[in-house]
Amino acid sequence: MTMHAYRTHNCGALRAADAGQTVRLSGWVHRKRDHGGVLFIDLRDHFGLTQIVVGPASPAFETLDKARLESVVTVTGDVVAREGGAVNANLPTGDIEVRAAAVSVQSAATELPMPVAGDAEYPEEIRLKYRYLDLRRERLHANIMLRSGVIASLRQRMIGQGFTEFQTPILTASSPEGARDYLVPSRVHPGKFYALPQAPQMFKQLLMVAGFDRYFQIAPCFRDEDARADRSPGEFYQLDFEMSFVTQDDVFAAIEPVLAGVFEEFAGFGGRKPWAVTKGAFPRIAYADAMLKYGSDKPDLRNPLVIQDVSQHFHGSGFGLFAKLVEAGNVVRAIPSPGTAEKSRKFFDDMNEWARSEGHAGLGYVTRKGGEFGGPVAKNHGEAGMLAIYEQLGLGPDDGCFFAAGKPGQAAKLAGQARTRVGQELGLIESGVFKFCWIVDFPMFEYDEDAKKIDFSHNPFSMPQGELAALETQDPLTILAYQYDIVCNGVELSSGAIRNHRPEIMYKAFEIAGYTQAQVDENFSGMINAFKFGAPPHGGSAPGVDRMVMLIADEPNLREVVVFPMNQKAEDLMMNAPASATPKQLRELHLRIVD
RNA sequence: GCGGGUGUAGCUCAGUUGGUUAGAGCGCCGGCCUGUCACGCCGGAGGUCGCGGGUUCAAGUCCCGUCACUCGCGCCA
Repeated sequence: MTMHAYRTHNCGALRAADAGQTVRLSGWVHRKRDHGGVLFIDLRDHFGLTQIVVGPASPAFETLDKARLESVVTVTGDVVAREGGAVNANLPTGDIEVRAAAVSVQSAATELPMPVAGDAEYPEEIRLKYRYLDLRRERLHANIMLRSGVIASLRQRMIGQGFTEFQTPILTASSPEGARDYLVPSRVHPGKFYALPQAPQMFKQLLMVAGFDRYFQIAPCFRDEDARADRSPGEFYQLDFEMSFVTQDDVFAAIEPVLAGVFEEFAGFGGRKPWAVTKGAFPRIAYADAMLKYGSDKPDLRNPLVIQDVSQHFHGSGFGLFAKLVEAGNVVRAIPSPGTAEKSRKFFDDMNEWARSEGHAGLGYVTRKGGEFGGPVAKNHGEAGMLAIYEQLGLGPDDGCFFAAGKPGQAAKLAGQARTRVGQELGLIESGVFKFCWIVDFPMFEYDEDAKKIDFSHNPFSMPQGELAALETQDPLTILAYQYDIVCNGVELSSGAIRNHRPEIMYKAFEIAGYTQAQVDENFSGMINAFKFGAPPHGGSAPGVDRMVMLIADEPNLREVVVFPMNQKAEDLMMNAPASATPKQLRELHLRIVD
């Protein structure tokens, strides 16, 4: 009987019952422990670690002794049961070891720029340049496997919900999202460019017009915008989906079990105690409520603190600053700071300092200990007034409170940031849980202060609530859209909408935002035309795959869940992209580099 | 484009008020070791203190500029 050239088992397979077999394993030299007379090697592959042991009498000794870490070797030998203290309970293969009788080096490794064994931190630059080494390491390897599992699960669940997967073009025209496009010059058409899709928005809507009923795609999206920790530069993936003949409720009902199901499936990732996932229908929070209660359109519901408006308390207040502000039409928002009786004055002053460093005018505060109020706001506003505020907030004798004052938008933003910070400082953020919610009822339009005109606040292709009648009769700034976001633990996973599939409503909506029918026809002729030949009411959304995996893996940065990520400046340090083009390429593309 | 943080050995970091020859752990190289599993022990190599300028008798340390990385703002479904 001849043996397989490389392996009879993988490095995670052998157990006590295999003792006595002659086996062949291939993998990377993970660690070496050299005892002079006896050499131990942890041999690693995708599946696990197996201890190889070799003594000086073995012909394999010298080769293994010389092999550098991360060299790839093939070892042939007998499986031997480990006795007593030699058993390693931390390793699935820890009951056995393989006595190497023969070894061959498949690929010798040179000195490494970063180690694979261990979990030491390494600089981003080195990790990205030697991504294939970083990917061998346990944590990243597991994250990437998780990503693959999440995507497979999403596909299966979407198909189970009656969705069909389609591929849409990568070389296409600019779509109506507002980001900068990546342009690809055309060789055949001098001076003309393709755009990489920011999202397959138009295509998926056209698939609904084409009658396919339910579309999805693990869709690559390209946006030439600067990166964030939770926003990859250049490219990212969305679970893009769209459904025909649906209301907003139908969209929610279709996607909630998919997301909750995937999060539940991987809730115990990495051997942790499984995280709890929102049960049943996700809570729905109106945009206006979210801005008031959480100061954000992506609230982290793990934080129990809720902001309240306390403006009316400060009309004619002895605290002149707030009195003047509210009388000028501004607002005061209160952020509870429960159980801070024993916190030093410094805690409150530091919060105020932080607010200033974030570019706000400041963060007011009230301290309270044993029912006694403290701080400048309380002193001037008076005890009776403070008691009224505390009654509204439901705060007790040992609870403090912060105040954010200003224009509604600014105050909400500051209050939201303060809510997050207070929650973190006081350790109030619940751990080990995924809390989903929908943000609904986004405004259709907003007033653009810079352009001094009304503009779409989000996607112009959303259906306004009240449809044509609302556009014709309502104050545009009060019109809501069937537009919604999915949020999990303060991370915006996606936005979506019931689309506006009726040309006359679209023309009217664009007219309000200052565009003529001719301009709409010129810019969006493909979709408008399609809607003139019978379009089903439809809607959908597009949850970000990278962000889902990041949440499930509990990683703070997208680079930990993307197999070959770019750095913050949208460079691929391993492939050296972007790179210069040759003069020949430029000539063919009719391009000249100007600066 | 703007702001914060970081930058000392291959890596992680220490380095006091500005003061002698800049240190430790890991890694690397050499030696020893027959039961380790983050093996252990001994020895060694390895430094433009990111770069440039300035202040000073003296700068890793203070000042100015600049670069790199990173986090955030702007931007961004």
